[in-house]
Amino acid sequence: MTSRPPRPRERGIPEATVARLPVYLRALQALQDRGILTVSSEALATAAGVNSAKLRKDLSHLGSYGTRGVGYEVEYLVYQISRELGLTQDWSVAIVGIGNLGRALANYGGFGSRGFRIAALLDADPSVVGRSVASLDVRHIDSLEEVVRSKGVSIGVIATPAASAQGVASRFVEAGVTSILNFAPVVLNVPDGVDVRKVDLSIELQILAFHAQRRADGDGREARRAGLELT
Amino acid sequence: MTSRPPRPRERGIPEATVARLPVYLRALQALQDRGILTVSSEALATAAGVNSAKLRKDLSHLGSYGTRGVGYEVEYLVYQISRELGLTQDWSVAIVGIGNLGRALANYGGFGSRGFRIAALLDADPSVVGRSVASLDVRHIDSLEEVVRSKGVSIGVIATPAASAQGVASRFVEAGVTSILNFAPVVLNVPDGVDVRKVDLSIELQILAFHAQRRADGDGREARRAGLELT
DNA sequence: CCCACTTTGTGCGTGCTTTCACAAGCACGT
DNA sequence: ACGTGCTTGTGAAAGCACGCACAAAGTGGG
Repeated sequence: MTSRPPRPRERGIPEATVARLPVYLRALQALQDRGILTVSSEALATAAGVNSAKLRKDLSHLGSYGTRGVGYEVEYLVYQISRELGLTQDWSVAIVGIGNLGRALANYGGFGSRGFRIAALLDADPSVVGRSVASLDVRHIDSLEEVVRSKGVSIGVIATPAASAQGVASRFVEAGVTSILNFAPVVLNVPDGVDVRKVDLSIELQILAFHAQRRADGDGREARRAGLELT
Repeated sequence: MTSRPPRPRERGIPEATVARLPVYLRALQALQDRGILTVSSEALATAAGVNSAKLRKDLSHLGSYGTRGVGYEVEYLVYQISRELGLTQDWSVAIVGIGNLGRALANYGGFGSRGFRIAALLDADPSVVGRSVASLDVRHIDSLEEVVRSKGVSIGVIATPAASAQGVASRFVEAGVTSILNFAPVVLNVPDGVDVRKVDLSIELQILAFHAQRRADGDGREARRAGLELT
């Protein structure tokens, strides 16, 4: 219980920081497109929608890439963040489930420029298989294992209906894929060592609804509460 | 459970808890569909993919809705969470940007059953305007203000290209919408009091890439590091 | 009625995140 | 060479979140 050294003191970068690095990266690339060479933590923080102290602490986890009195060199920082995120190498992605969402993902331009190469599109529906989407032929789900092997797929994206998601996930895992991005509204069951991230469209809406309701409640209740409750 | 005890329900549910309530809700509804009437925190936690102590603590923020020695009544809990999230009332949603993603959202069945009604689809592209998507006519973006007013839209969803997103957001805000779900890869600038949530497809991929790289690095570097570095 | 058993609700220690506030570092003008 | 003005990098403090472990509360059998 007391001795837990097997925890290989990870590469020190906090999870919360990792989640923000892509945001910084995007803001930096926007600056780069505008020909800006140098940026202060204050300006970059504003562009990324965060507090400047947080930004500086986040960047400090990568090393000291700023110049006091000046700021950060945009190009250099872009490179450092890209490298840290692993975007300087190529990632081969397979998308399963070529419905509207799958097509949206396949056509999303932001991937190619960031080290992600869409290697294959897979679907179970015979009326979709064989069609061409985003310059790729949609292949039948049965060839998943073969595709993973031959294309060296390292990231699997699941955009299927909920009922099929677990099956697809298991096949990905079986085929050796250890990173999965899941858009289906189910909790996937995978062995240790497999990294699953979930994006859920309706959960976000529900969170919005919660806050909206709370705002509405407060507005209407403030006056009444003042008169009826003592706190 | 026979009578209605006074709920000591406070305002002040932690944000982390709010984010998980929709997950619990979904798991509960799955149980309900299977005809299960009662569930323990342990079983529900497993279904939702969380720790049971965390689940109990989360639920305790809503009040005491469980029975010791037994568990939680599924139907009652569904109702309580729904109410807390504001899903017992109707939310009118407008989606702007009817590309693949917009269509995926419009066709996503999970909304209607959870208090969200898609009231309008809007786009700027003349070749899309007028077409019918998910039993709704796509209207021109110019009618945004009119639609928000006449349909009582309270939640705006932005699924446009990045370049158009800020403009749409501003128009939503101007029209009185205070909840926005943004799928465009930009940081939106909105006044205080407006709640923006962001879903970013490529950020999630980048986070996956980071972890994948770290796993790969560690595997190959462990031995070398022991010999070459002192830390 | 009592006892054995189950499961909730929560106090508490621990570790992660955020924010503040400021010394240290660098550029530039004089 | 030196002072002035900015901006970074980081201790330290405060705030959250997580999960353990257990008392309290309920069920059911005898």
